[in-house]
Amino acid sequence: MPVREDGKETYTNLLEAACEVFSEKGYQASTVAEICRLARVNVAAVNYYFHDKASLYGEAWMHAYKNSKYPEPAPTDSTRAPEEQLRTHIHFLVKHFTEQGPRGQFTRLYLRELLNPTGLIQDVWHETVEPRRQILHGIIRRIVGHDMSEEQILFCELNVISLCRVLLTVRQVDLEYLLTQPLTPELAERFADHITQFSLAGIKAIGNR
Amino acid sequence: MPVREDGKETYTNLLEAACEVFSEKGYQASTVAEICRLARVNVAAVNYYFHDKASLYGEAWMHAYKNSKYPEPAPTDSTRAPEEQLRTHIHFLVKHFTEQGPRGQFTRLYLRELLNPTGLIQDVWHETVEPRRQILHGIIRRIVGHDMSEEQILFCELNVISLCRVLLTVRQVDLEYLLTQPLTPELAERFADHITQFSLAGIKAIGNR
Amino acid sequence: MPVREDGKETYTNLLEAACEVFSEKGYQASTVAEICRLARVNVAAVNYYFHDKASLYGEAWMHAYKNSKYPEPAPTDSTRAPEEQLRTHIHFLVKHFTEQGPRGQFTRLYLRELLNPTGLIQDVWHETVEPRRQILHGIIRRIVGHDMSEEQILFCELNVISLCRVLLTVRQVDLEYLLTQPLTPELAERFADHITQFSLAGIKAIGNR
Amino acid sequence: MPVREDGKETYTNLLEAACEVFSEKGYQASTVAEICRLARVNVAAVNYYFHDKASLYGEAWMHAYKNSKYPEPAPTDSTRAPEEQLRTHIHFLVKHFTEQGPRGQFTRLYLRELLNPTGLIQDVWHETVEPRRQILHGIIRRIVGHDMSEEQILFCELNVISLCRVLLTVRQVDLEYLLTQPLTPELAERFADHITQFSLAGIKAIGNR
DNA sequence: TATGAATGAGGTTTCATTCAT
DNA sequence: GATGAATGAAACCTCATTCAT
Repeated sequence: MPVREDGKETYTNLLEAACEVFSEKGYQASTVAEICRLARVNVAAVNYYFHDKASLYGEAWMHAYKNSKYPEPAPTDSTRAPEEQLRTHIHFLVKHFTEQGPRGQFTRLYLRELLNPTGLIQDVWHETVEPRRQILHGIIRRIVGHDMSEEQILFCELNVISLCRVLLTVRQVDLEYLLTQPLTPELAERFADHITQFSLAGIKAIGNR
Repeated sequence: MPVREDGKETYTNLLEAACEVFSEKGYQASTVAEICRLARVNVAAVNYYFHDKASLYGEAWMHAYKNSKYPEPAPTDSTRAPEEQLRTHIHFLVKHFTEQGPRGQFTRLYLRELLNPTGLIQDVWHETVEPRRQILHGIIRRIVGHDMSEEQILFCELNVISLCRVLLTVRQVDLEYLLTQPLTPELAERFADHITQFSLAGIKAIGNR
Repeated sequence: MPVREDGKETYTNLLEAACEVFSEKGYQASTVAEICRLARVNVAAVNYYFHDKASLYGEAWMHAYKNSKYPEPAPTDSTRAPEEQLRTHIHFLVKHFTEQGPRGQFTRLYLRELLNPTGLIQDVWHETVEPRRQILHGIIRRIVGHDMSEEQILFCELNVISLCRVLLTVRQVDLEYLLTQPLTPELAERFADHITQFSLAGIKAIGNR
Repeated sequence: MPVREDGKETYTNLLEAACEVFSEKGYQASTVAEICRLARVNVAAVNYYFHDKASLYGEAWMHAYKNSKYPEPAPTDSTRAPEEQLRTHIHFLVKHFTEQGPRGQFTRLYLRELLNPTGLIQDVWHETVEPRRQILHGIIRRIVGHDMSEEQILFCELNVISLCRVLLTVRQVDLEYLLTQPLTPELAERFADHITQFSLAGIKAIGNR
């Protein structure tokens, strides 16, 4: 029986529990009950603070986003070569993905939303995701050159994201048929290197045709 | 109103309906009731023939696999250049993905399982997926050369599959923030070309380091 | 723990319980749980047979209607004086209203729907209620004469129905402030007489102006 | 955003919001939350000032009653013919019913309580409703004559009220099967005229038998 | 005096599963 | 062999109420 908190403990607990559960299981597979159990809070609290599950998801998304302190780590520093920027961008994503806490949570929520779009965060998509995409878009644009079609750029973006996303799958269940070893930080690091090279070459190839 | 079938019709109907529904919606979002409705069969039949939903999924997977006649279309024809083989392999996957009928179903089930592993088909994974992987594995191996580590080959495999998988996401919902146009066969074709080039360059880059 | 029925016992029980509860409490105040309790049936049975509460209401309405054997008791026998017909019509309504079983249930559902329209039975309204109204309409039309406006006829109809409806209010709660005595059949009878005279004079007055 | 009120503002706001919401939706369909939202007051205030929803209803009833300044507008002016008084009474009721503000609220609460008695205002019924009834009672008594039984008078009263009540039903939902036009003031006026004639004739008929 | 926070009870609906024939 | 009937568990949501300050 949880004690009655004085401040906004319940609100915060709920939000953090939601981030945790949603980022681990996805929207559909998560239950309000589980989130509340983790938050040590009554189920009705969801209604009290967030009206319903869908809104809780949206708020959790924003909460994770705000705490993820995203913009700084991968700025478009135009003095650096775009190849180097791509590398930073990918490593940033991969590193954060495996992280505990809000930064990892947002990255997982983000990749998950791209995997299985819920359509519930359309209104904050622009605010939260578009910046990421713009950075990546800029990097790719600089690599492929200015006379490449937008469609090809989009495909490249999707590819890069998609490659990072592999982590989600790998991590999700202990799938002996995919990867025989657990996802250690070292493995993630090697994987990030791999993706970087792979993507870079891929993008360049698209640029050269 | 179809006449009551005798013999194994019920069993087969159920299996085919399961393939259809599971491949369209994924395991979680599919309901036994919907499958049975499509199969024009009583819900109890699932339990009778397959014990439960999870087993039905496994059987449906096998059923789709058997009918997909996969191996032939993309054999490892060692007389052709591996680059050409990769191209064929990717186009094969993309083309089948959008196809009606069992071939498309298995491809969709396959990509879906890679997206959101259910962990329910571990026992048949080897039998069904390994052949595909071996082909792709061989192709990649021939491109990167024989002194490349297995891990790098695996990463490449995951990458290629992952790129094809993008289709699932794109197709799933009509998300204005992902793709502004519907997934026409022509778009899919362009996408397959894109992936081919991208992957090929990516793999080669891995091979050259 | 209810035994598993062989026939359509559950379906019928549910329907009859729904008629009973809905006709006594109205749609909103009735709960699925209570209906199922009365029917000695699991709550999920509502979904199994009727999909949801609203549909159950519609089906209950039709069930009560069909069993109410309405059309015969108050036919438009054009050989009788309309005054006499009005009397029959009103007594019919009042008598049925206080009756146990489906006939009374439908009358109560009917008056209740006129009191507090749910909007859930629009599609069967024509089939079930329109005949009643047509009869009453015809009777009133014959009393007021043919050059009276439709609006006035409608008002008269509403008035007559409304007078009968008083019963619902009176019966609903034991309102010492409305009626000091319980609603016995004798009182109902006297009330029906009263309404008949009242209405008849009212209608005639409208006709004469 | 209004400034926080001090003193009895909260209490009054709550009461007025309650009048508004209860008179529009009825007791059951109204929620404490909605009332408090309208009053810009915390939900706990209901409990604090009124103990519970039921008591709030009772207090709201009294509040609306006090502000309705009912008795004066339709006094038993014995110098006028009772027929004329009945006409005034009915028009008064109908007119107030469609009125914004406390007068309309009480009339709506009143007719609503007669439609769907909650049984919650038994203790104030005498104080609030009895005066209205006494006036109407007196009017009817003067029309029917002094040797008519009380029961018949009561029936007549119920009838007149009941006829006025039709408005509530008509107003509630836009039911094409009841009335094809919206309840404009003009229609209400015509309806009041209709009821007056109808009732008057009805009452006289009762008196003459 | 007043309220922000929180909850418990109960509502409807969904769905995989099972019973009995 | 097959199914119609029925259910239990659990999901999400609502809402009047109460706790602690």
